[in-house]
Amino acid sequence: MPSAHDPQLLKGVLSLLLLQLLAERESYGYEVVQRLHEIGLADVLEGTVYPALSRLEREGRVSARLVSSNAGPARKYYRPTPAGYEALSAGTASWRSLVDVVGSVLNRPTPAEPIEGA
Amino acid sequence: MPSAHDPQLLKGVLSLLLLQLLAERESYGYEVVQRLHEIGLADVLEGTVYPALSRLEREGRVSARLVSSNAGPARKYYRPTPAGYEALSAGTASWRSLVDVVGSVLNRPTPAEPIEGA
DNA sequence: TCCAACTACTTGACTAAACATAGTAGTTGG
DNA sequence: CCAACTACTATGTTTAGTCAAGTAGTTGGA
Repeated sequence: MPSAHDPQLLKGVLSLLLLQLLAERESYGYEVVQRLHEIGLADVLEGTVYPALSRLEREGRVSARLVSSNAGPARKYYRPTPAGYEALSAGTASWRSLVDVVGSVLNRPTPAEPIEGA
Repeated sequence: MPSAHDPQLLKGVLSLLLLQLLAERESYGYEVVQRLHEIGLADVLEGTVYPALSRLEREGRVSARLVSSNAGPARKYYRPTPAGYEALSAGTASWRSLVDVVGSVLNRPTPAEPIEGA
């Protein structure tokens, strides 16, 4: 089970995922965390997602509106701004180019690996 | 030209790339920077690579030896330790699983994109 | 001879972003 | 009335890439 991921690998990608999820459907923090868990990112914490959303709002990439809920405190619904959509497509492109580069390197054979059991 | 990358996206992946490059061939910092540039990571700086190599050494994932050069100051050659090889294969696996997850999300269509020119 | 350019590594301050934990509040149900 | 769930906020820590400066060794030209 490949659950426990390297936190560092998530850096930069998370904001991209958030923009994509919000582009698919307007959503609020608590729900976004659940959607990330469903996707396979089971150990992404609220303490990571809420600050990331605030950051995106501060940067003008998402806009927020408060909606009172009948099942708890008010929810803060986010959706991407035009700048957010631009950031999403630009970020997706640079993510894909990084994946290409890294993949091409990691797929190369490593000659003469040491004897592990020695 | 996909040069200027998001620095955050490199986090965590760089040490993986270094381990892979050193597994392919024993190398020293200055040369590793050049190899990264050839690969397509043109804007990875010396100030990023040298600390990363020191970190890997401190963590016991690479070992170093000084070799005097006839064309400049002594070079510090690095190569992975057994722990480094383990970190390389474990890291490669979690990288691939992240790529799968992120790719599957980013490839989903985003219905009703806003009018950009409005 | 000297100094500019290239090679090669080190160090320290700065910044971004994920993690961890605690705290505040509203709602529901026993 | 309080425990559990929902939902957001705030704060501090850690990791790691960036930037800038500095130290040295070598080579080659003015």
